[in-house]
Amino acid sequence: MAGIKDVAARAGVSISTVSYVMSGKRSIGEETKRRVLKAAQEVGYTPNAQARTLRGKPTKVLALSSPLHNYTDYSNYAVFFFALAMRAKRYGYDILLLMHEYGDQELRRVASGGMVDGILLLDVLMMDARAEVAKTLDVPVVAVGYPSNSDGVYSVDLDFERMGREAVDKAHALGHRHVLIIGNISFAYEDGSNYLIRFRDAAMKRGGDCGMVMHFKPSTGFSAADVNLLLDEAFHEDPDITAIFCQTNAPHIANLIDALKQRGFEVPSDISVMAACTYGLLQAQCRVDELPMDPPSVCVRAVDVMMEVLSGQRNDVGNVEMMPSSYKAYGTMSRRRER
Amino acid sequence: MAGIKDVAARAGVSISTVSYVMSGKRSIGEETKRRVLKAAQEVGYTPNAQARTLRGKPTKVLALSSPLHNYTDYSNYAVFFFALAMRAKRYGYDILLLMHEYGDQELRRVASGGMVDGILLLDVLMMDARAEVAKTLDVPVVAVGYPSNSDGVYSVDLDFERMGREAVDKAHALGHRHVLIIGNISFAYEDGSNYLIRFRDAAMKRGGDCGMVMHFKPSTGFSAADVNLLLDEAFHEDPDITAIFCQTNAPHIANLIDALKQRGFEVPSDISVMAACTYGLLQAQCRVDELPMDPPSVCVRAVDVMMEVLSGQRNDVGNVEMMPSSYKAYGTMSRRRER
DNA sequence: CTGAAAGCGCTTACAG
DNA sequence: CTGAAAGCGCTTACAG
Repeated sequence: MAGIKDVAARAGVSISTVSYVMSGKRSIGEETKRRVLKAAQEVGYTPNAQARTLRGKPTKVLALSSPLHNYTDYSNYAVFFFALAMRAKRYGYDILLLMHEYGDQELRRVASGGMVDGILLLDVLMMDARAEVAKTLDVPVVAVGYPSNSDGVYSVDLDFERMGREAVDKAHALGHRHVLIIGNISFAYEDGSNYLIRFRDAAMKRGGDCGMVMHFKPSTGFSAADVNLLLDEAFHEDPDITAIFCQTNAPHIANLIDALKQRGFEVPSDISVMAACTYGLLQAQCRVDELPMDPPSVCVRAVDVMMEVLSGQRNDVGNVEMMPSSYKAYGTMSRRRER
Repeated sequence: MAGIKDVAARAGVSISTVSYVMSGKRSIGEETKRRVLKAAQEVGYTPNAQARTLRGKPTKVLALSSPLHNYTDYSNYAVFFFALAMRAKRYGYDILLLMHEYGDQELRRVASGGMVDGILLLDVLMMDARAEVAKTLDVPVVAVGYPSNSDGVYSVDLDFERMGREAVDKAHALGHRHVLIIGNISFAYEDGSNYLIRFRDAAMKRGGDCGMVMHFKPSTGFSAADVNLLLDEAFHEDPDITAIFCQTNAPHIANLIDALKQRGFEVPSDISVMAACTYGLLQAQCRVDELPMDPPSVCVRAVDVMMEVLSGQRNDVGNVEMMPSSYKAYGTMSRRRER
């Protein structure tokens, strides 16, 4: 690893001259500049990043805190992941991956250790330990998601509560009065997974307010057997369910529609089905009415917010930015028919 | 950000004493040690990582070079990704994400810049520019995959050529003489995607050696329409095809089986189908005979190799380590029947 | 058992 | 237009 001294020696100048040539912060004689550039080229000089940050320069690295739970859906996850990384790269930032279930030590380590300029949070919980630690760190933290304890971070998220109300209003307008919300894996709610809970709670509340009968059942799994058991229970409790919201994924929803068919229910003539908080359904050939997540836009915005903070353009920690979701209609929601 | 000086001042000792307390490289008086630890605790001291590496300590960061192509399948990809990261974490290493199509500048930047201790390569091409750069870097490079120009890197991969021969031998033993290999997206072969090509070429060669008629058709897409067009072509060229190897993914294979059925071919009675170089089929409810990739084991081994190199246990750059793949039978390959 | 000092590779006032 | 020197926050010989 050639250092600045090697370049200086080879070019016959001082190291400060080399530094200034590289940074362009000083006007340098044409001939000198040429010699330095040539020497740097020849020895393959790359400034040592550690030394630069030790002198107060930014690291140009962002930490990406993405806890992996045993119920984490990799494929879904990767989309957020790559979207953030690609956007960060646009600004010249690299991503330092932080995987850890419930990790907050990690945040302190990389932030206090001076390894990163900022931290991005993924897979945010309602009460997120990381958002708590954020307050004590000297680097900005942007959460892709909206924790209840959001005052130490910048939050960027879809408005899942609004989506919950929108879904219910839609069903209500179509005449549905008994609605089942099929949740994701139950652990996710127990852990406090932010978006699932916000959507569910808002939907349940709105349904109640409109005098509807709302049911919520988290999934035990996504197989046909799991779906069947869940439907057995649900219809036993309330045979009048005519609309189902599903917070899961493409294979599960396919199984759901199969299971309904086996019971003699066609979608949407007998039962209306809507996916919510989902992503990538269409790619998986699953055409269902949907209030989808929009990972790319949310991620892009999150990185942009980070850049605004890092560049000093803003300083309003605790700010929450909600993005809209747009309803995709594929004809699986329809007016309730008497059975 | 509290530094070592703050701790020293608070504890009333010199900074070297603080350093030695933290590292445990010197015996320190009980009372002194206690005071230092207490002070460190109180000010929330985390040693600055940059300063440490400037003094010759390892960064404890590995770069993960994972080019994203427009045909990259995120979900498949993420599995490698996470497997590598999880394993690295076990050894106390963080992962610095490097996304870049055809990036080799990036490798030089992070390696020469002193940001990482080693580099992991994903999505390796037959002639991989990164493997070329590796020779000029002062950090070890481990490729998850086997480039032709493998002499500058450590390679860990499944033995895709062996898999190609195995697939053909299997078909041959079952009486098949006309075989179609349905490839992944054609760009991948044009780019030189290592594993797809090694499998295909080995299979084509073995088939020829055994006097079989081999066909290869890369995919233009994975939709039902794409599959149908491909089959039109293939059966037009050779109506006697009785076995198909498929280097694609679950939705595509489902479409393939549908398309065969529409033509009046049942699997496996009329046509045998095998997936090869695939992953995650079972999770996607796609039960097809398979010579699968095994991302977790390959990734674990790749990180282990990196650790062996970093710890000085080995120094045999250019080494290639092949791992076996095991055939999964689900009954979609059967003895050829006259039609 | 502990401290003063050199030095890692840079950047940037300070001087000329 | 260019150089000598201080200093970022550590680690570790060198001294006592």
